[in-house]
Amino acid sequence: MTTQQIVESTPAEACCTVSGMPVLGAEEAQGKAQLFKALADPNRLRLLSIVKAADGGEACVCDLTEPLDLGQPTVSHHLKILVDAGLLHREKRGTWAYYSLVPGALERTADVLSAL
Amino acid sequence: MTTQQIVESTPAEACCTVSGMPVLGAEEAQGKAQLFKALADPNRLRLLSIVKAADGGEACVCDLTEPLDLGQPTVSHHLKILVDAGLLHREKRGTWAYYSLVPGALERTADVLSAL
DNA sequence: CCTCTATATCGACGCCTGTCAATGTGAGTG
DNA sequence: CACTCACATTGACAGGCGTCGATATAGAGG
Repeated sequence: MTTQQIVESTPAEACCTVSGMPVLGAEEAQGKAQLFKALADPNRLRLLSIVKAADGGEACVCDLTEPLDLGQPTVSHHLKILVDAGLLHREKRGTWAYYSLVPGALERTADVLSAL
Repeated sequence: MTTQQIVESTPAEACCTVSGMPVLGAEEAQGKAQLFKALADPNRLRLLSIVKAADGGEACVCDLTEPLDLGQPTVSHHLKILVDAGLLHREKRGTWAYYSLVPGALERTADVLSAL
């Protein structure tokens, strides 16, 4: 019953009287930055490129280790980051793990830039 | 240093495809990764957002320090990174420095993803 | 001239990240 | 069951990056 409406509190936020100014919020920026962080490494960009150009749209780790001239654990590390970012899909068949592009993931990421 | 615009340049091209593999080359990946590195920070994303939404499409440092809750040297540091990446334009008028979006820079960056 | 304001630069600190060597796991094979 | 192969995980190290305080520069004004 006590009117706890916070009608005009606006904590420390203080959108500084910018009526109709949809600037990026702190948490929103945090999430989007993490997405770009996944793309902010040359080896990860090359991984995406190789997977995209691979036959059938998928590639296993053994095919990705050589062209990058990196150790196998390092490649697995980068692949995990790309999977966690929602850019790659992992499917284990038998002994091998096949990685493929998540459909539309790159396009959606590109849209984030236009929607800034 | 190393202030070269990464967006829109496409230098040398090097015509890699060494063994008929149309994947991203190492140097090319390095440059594009540096572009995404400029976007891989929440505060820099918010800076771009604020500048884009600002009146007249430009804002000075004093307008950017408050909403980010960061020190002035830190904001200048981030702005320099965005300018070096070719995303922001800096124009000094009198005592103030006005930053504005480079036209088409975000769109060209988005195209890099589709062209992976 | 001097001072004040707005911005850039420098130096240092702590955290995050990319890399590798070593090891763990789990499926296939003899 | 023992062994091997493909991949993931761990621990450790070096380098990069974000942040701040202090300082430098440059323009406006008295």
